[in-house]
Amino acid sequence: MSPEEWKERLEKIAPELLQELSVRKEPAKGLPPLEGADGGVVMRFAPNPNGPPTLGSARGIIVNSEYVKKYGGRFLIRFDDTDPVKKRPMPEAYGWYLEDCAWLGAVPDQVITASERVASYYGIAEELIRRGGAYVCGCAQETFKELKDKGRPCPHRDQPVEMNLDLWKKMLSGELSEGQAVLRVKTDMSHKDPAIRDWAAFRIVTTPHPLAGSKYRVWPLLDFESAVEDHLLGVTHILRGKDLMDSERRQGYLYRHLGWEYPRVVHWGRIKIHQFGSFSTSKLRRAIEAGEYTGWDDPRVPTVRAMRCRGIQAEALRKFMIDLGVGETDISISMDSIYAENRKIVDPIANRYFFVWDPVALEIEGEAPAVAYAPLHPAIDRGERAIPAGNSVFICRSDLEGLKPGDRVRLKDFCNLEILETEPARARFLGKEVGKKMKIIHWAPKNGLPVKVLGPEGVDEGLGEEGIAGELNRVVQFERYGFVRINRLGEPIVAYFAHR
RNA sequence: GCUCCGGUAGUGUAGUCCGGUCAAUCAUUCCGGCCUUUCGAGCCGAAGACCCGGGUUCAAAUCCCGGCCGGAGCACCA
Repeated sequence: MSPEEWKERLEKIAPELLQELSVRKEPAKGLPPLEGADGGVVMRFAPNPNGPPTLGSARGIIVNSEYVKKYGGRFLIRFDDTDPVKKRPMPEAYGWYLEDCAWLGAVPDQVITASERVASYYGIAEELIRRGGAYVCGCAQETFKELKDKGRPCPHRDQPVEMNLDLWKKMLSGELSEGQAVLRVKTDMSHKDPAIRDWAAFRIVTTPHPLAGSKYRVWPLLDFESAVEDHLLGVTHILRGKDLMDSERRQGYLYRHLGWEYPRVVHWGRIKIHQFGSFSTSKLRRAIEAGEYTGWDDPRVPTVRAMRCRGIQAEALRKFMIDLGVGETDISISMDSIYAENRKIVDPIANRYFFVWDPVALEIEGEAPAVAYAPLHPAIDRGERAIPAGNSVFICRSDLEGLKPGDRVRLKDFCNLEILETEPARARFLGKEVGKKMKIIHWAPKNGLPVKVLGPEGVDEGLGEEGIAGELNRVVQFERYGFVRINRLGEPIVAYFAHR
C-alpha cells in the first residue's frame, strides 16, 4: 500500500485523525523550554574569576539569565574560586564579572563567593563523614589511581567513622600537611566509568588565597563545592558544559549520602570561534602578560570587554547567544553572525564621518567651495556636518592609485573633479552638481584630525573629520571603511574597529 | 585502555522524545541583479544539508543494530 492509498483509507475510516496530522508544529523561537521550570527557577553562572568574562562566559551569563527572565526566579553569580594555586583567582576579576554582567543586561540577584564560605563546607563534610559517605585517604595520588583503574578500594576506605573524623580534624588543624591526605566521597569502586569512582572532595593547600589569605588550609574541589552550593542556594536548573558531564553522576552520590535532591541539568557543547580559534582564559592571560596584547580589552581578544570597546552592542550578543540555543553539539561559530546582528542595531544609530587612511594630499584648482555639507546619516534626518573644504584635501592613497590624469571623480558630498596629475596629486574643480554614474570617493579636510583605528586585523592610521571628536564612546561609521567605536580623544584619536 | 556524549546546507539553527502536510525551517555566508552621492543599509533572485550501511514499517531526518567521524571525562584544575 502506498502512502497515498493509506491516506485515502484513513480519510474514510477516521478523517479527524488526518486533520490532526495536518496541524503544523510551530517553529521553536528563542530558547527551548526547560523542564520543570513553570514555578520559577533558580539558576547560576559559576565562573572562576581568573580573568574577565570571554565570549564563552557571555553565553553562560546570557542564557542563564534569559531563562530566569522567561520563567521568573533568581539569577545568581557564584565565584568558584577554590583553587589558590592552579587556577588562582585575580582579585580584579570579581568586579569585572559584575561589570560585564550588568552591561550584558544580566544583573545577578545575588552574588556568592565560595572562598568566603569554606567554613560552612566543613560542617557538611563532617556530616558526610558521620554518615559514612566520605573517608580521609592517605594514598599517594598515583597509588590511588592504580587501585581506582583496577576498580579496587584503597586501604583507607573502610576506616571507622571515628578514625575518619579524627583524621579530618588533623587535616584542618595542620597535623597533616599538604599532599598527605584528601577527603574522598564514597561512590562505587566498581563503577564501570572510572571517572566516577571515589572522587576527592577536599585537599590541603597552604598557599594563601588571594582573597581569603591563610584563613583556610583545607580547600574543597569543584565537585564538592559546586554540589553543596547548588543545594544550599536552592538551584533548580544547572546549565553546564559537556566537559562537566560526569559531575552530575559524581555529585549524585554526595546528594544521596546527604538525602538531597539533585537539580535538573542541561549540557551544552564546546564553543569555538573561527576568528579566535579555541581560547582559554589562562592562555589569554599568559599572552597578555607576555605583551602580545595590550590588555584584556585589546580588539584582537575574545573578551566581553573587548567587544564592548569595539562597539558590539550587548543586545547583539544576547540575540546571538539565545539563537545558538543549548545544543550538546560542539559548535564552531563565525564572528560574521555576531557582526550581522550588531550591524542591524548600529546602522541606524551611527553617525557617518570621513576617515582617510593612508592619506595623500590633493590640490584642487578652481573655485572649490570652502565648506562642504554632508548628512550625519544617509536615511535618517539627524542634520548635517559642515566640513572645511577648499582647494586642498586628503584622499586615500589606494583611491588615488586607481586614478589617472583625465579621470573624473566625485568627492562625496563636496564636488566633482578632473584629475590633472597624480604625482603630486592635482585636480581641477568641475562643479558641485551630483553627477550620475561617477566614481565616488571620500576625503578629509586639510586640517583633519589624526585618527588611529585598532582592529582585530591590524591598525590603520589617517585623518578624519573634526566631528569625530564629539563622538567619544559612541559607535560611528567611517564611510567606505566600517563601524568603529571612538574610545579615546587626543593625538591621535583612538577608535576600535567593529566590522564593515 | 575504560567511560560518556554528539553528527541536518560553508557556518549556526528548527524538526528527532510522540515516524506521515519534510522534494526539510530560519539566520548568516557566498553568487547574481536592482537601488543608493559609502565598499554600509535596503530590495529581488539563486545556490546549498538529513555521516555511512543494514533492519523495522504502507511510510524513517525521526525508531533499532552495526560502522565511521568528531568532542569530552578518567586530577589533591575549574
